[in-house]
Amino acid sequence: MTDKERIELANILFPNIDKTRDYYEDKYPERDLPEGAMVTRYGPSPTGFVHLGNLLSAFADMMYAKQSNGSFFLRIEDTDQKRMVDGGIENIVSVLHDFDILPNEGYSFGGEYGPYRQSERTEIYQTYVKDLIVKGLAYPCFMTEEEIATIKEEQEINKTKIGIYGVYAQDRDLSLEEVKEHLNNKDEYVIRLKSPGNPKNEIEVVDCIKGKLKFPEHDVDTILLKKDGTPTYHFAHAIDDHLMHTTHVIRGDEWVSSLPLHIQLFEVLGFEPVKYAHIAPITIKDQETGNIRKISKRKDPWFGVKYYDENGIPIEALHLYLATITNTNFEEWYLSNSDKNISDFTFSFDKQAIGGTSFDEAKLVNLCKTYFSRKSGKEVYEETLKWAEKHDVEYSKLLKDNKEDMIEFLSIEKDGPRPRKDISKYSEVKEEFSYAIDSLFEKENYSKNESEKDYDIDLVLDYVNNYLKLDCDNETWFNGVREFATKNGYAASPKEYKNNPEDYKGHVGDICEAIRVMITGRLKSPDLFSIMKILGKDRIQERIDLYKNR
RNA sequence: GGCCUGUUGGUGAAGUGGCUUAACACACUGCCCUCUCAAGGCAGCAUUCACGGAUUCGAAUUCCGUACAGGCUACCA
Repeated sequence: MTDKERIELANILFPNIDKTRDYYEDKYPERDLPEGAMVTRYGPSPTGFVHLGNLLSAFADMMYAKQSNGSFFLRIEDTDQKRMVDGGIENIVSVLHDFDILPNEGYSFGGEYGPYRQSERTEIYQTYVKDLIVKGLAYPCFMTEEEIATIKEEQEINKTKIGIYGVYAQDRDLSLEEVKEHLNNKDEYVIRLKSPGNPKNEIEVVDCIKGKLKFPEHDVDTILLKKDGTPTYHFAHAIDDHLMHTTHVIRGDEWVSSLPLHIQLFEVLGFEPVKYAHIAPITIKDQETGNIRKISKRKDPWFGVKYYDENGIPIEALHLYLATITNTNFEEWYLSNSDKNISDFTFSFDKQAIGGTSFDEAKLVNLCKTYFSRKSGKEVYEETLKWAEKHDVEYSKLLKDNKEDMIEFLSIEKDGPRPRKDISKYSEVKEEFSYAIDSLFEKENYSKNESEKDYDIDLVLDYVNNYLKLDCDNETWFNGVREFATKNGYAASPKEYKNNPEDYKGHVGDICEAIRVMITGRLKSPDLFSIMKILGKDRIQERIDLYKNR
């Protein structure tokens, strides 16, 4: 076809496209951002389903953009209406809010580079395709599904690469007359790229995470526009990320094999190439087969994002976990900087794992414990209350009624360099601190007491009534208990008792145990003295009564 | 079938030719501290980096082959 014929063809194919490339290039100018700023994007399809892997890449998008004073936007990739699920897009947006992974730009977040929904950008894609046709870099292809299927079969038998390329690209060089004839017959067509690649050439691509990657040059005449006029993912990616001035495409690993195509698309379109960072998928070792597999919705509760909310895993703790996956050196840094948080850390692509990352539940739990240990009693109280209001209304009322007490209990052994690490989820607070609220304690009482022993109530009463002092420090208090123990024939320390067990009835620890069981209903608890101090003498006596009448 | 990627303890992993008798963290086990627990301290937990070969004075690190795993090979993204 001559230049003139191609212009005619472009106008026949896209009579309604009256804008030019330049129009859009001017409309979406270079961003005014500081040197080194990264522009990233999260591009979900509208199925509405968000899983941990999606969250991980969105998290990375957000962190890299934030730390470089760039921009992170949300783009809805809804070029395929079949994937559309009712309420899907709203769900994506609300999940992003719930997980505090918020774009600063994009669909429902505003911004200058929209529309941020691909189904509203058809005109833009078609403008660029029209230009490609004028330049002879794309062409309408009228091949039917049957024809393509036949070719595929043949290729399978011949064990050659599958696809429409080279000799198989039958409509590559149709004359204008032939195209017109097809059009007159109302034959359906797609627009294909006239791929300039030669697979004998090797191209090298540098991935920010994976490093140097080598591929044969791409030579398949990939579909740019489907027969309904909407773009394929590949084409939309090239156009959008160019026009939206994305600097770094951070996406799942499954896209690396499309890299030669994407690079070629940018070249053909005359766009400045973007940088790619391909994230390894989150995997799990299957208990049954022992094989590594992707996390599955059905088998792994961790897959779905609802899990975290329902079980009371703090969002920030999940962020912590995502951060440890994102950069392998994050965890060590976080553990050795107890006064810092995620935003103080600088993420970098070369500290990102190349292979698949296996989901480690124990690690998440541990991270949660560390998270809680670094929060003050008041903070833990407030967050737990918020969670309970959503998931355990009854408990949330109790929390409100016992605010002061609760905060004090949650603050026990929180100061100092080694804060307690006993809670990993909001949902554990109720059980872990069941003795903190009188009404709860009265109800549950001693049902959870694992001890078979029958404690000497009179001895404890004697101690509480005649010896217990609460207006002193821990050491003074414990010396008092020791004294009391000695007076009653108990050893002052477990060691003494161990050396001469026949000389004593028991040791201080036994007395503490008796008190502990009576006032907390359990064998294990945080610092006894702190608990008694918060409870006060009257409530201690009430609980001993309760124990007596159990 | 073709193309691409990965493979270091129970787990996440550090490691980019000699400083590695393979870091660190989680888990587990034991001991210590201690009124219980949590925390903390100490110690143990891969004689070896999927396997085979090559290069080299020297390889977990480079190259080739094999196995295994994952991805792509759609008018899905």
